[in-house]
Amino acid sequence: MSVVPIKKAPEPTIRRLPDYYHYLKWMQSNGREVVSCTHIARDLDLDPTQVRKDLAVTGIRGKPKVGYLVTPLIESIENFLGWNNLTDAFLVGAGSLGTALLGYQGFKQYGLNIVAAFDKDKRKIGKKIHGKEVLPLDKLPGLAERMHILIGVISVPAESAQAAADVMVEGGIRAIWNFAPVSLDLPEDMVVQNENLASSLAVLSRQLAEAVK
Amino acid sequence: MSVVPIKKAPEPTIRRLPDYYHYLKWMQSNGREVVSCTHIARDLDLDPTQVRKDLAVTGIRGKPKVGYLVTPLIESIENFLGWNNLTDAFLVGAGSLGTALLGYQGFKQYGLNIVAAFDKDKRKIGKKIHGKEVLPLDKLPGLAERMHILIGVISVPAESAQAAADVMVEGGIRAIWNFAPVSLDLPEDMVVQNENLASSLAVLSRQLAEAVK
DNA sequence: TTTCAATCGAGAAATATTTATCGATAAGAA
DNA sequence: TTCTTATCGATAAATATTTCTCGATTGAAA
Ligand SMILES: NC(=O)c1ccc[n+]([C@@H]2O[C@H](COP(=O)([O-])OP(=O)(O)OC[C@H]3O[C@@H](n4cnc5c(N)ncnc54)[C@H](O)[C@@H]3O)[C@@H](O)[C@H]2O)c1
Ligand SMILES: NC(=O)c1ccc[n+]([C@@H]2O[C@H](COP(=O)([O-])OP(=O)(O)OC[C@H]3O[C@@H](n4cnc5c(N)ncnc54)[C@H](O)[C@@H]3O)[C@@H](O)[C@H]2O)c1
Repeated sequence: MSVVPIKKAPEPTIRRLPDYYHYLKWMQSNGREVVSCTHIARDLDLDPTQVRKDLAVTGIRGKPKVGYLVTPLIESIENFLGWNNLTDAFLVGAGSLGTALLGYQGFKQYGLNIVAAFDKDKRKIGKKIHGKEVLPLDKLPGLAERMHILIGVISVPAESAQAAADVMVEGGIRAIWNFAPVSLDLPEDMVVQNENLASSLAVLSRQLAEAVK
Repeated sequence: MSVVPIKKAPEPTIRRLPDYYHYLKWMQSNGREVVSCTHIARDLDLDPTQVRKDLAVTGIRGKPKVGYLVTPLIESIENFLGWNNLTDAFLVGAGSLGTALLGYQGFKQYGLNIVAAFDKDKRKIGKKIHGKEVLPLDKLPGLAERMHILIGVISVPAESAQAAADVMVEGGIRAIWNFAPVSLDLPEDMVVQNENLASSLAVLSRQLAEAVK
């Protein structure tokens, strides 16, 4: 009965969507108006049927013999992922990685707008990093609530991650993007994504071991 | 016929292995000597059977009623992932993200040792970042060959990523960890992992959209 | 207008992955 | 010693995901 039908899509599909999105943006900037699954699949090294199924979850429909219209397809993906309007976010841990994340312009494209950073280091508090203020952690809950912040990014050392998460929960944050290599203990209704660099590295290491064996 | 039997393991399993690894290291540092799948599963919020199957791919065997010995289990995972000895790597793109990666001590734990960085920016070349030299890109192939570097990390802007990859291939590098949001066109026998932050963010965005709908 | 080739969409088949079941084993209690 | 319980390992069942097949549609060429 909702206006935007929330179809549940396989997670692997959702993970591939950004690849299509980048590809399509690039096609668009090249003046391309239509594109078929066959071509996308060839360029992205995927199965054409899979591309078709993946795109279908966003609700788009293609035309036989031609394919999909690039611009509506981009919009369809943006809409599906909620990337059509910016969501403000807070970051905790303005260290090495945190600084890189604060400065990354690319997130805007994905609907993510990190508006402020929080840290416990007195030397960092009050400073600005890439134009964003660094505030003391205890200010987070109040501000998050007041500003209706929904997303929190954690880039503190592993041992402080749970504490950072707790503060976020306190501030009414609903989704956490966690860069620390620990699994967080959170209320049922919280959304979490662990950005686990070690996972990718594990796959890489393993494949390399197999390749050079 | 190989000495180390290369069983092919499901990729999801390999991706979970680092989580067990961290968890076990932590258990170890707490003086824990044995641990069962049941406990691991509870703490990591997984299915006990899955934990058992995952650990089994590394070749370890547990004891009924007790579980697994922590230290041998850690070694078994390290061995399986090739994390028991350091592999040297080169990084291309000493920018914002590259700097964070160069300074990250955690990679050592995963058997990865970034020994030098390469960039095209004259102002960066010759400098040291976190104790690692920044060299001109055209030095990469020769050095990589001479030092038998097998792993390359790409942290240049998307439009330069393919060029960086090509140079790595030229230098005999066999595995690429790519942080740029593009899919690289590489020879068959190259190993690649795209560290796609956008993928995680997509899942997060989507789940958040569903959670607050 | 008719034919042809490219492509879509839907459903079926094949694979991969996760979850459940069950007998065997070991440690500790009775 | 015997009983009980937690756990393992193997196999089976269930579920999820990818890949295949095929009829329908469309635009362009004959
Ligand atoms: N640097 C990388 O390339 C990299 C790569 C993968 C994962 N990570 C993970 O990201 C996290 C951060 O890594 P980093 O290299 O940026 O570390 P870092 O030490 O450079 O930065 C950590 C920051 O968190 C702050 N901090 C510590 N405890 C805090 C607390 N309780 N509340 C608020 N702020 C606190 C510190 O003051 C510091 O500014 C770590 O968990 C690390 O494992 C980093
Ligand atoms: N910063 C982040 O948090 C972040 C997050 C996700 C993904 N990324 C991706 O990582 C990559 C790097 O991001 P960044 O923020 O560090 O960018 P950056 O601009 O800070 O750094 C890029 C570096 O690459 C160098 N470079 C450019 N072209 C080169 C070439 N052809 N050869 C050698 N060096 C070259 C530049 O001199 C610069 O030092 C980008 O592809 C970006 O999309 C970054």
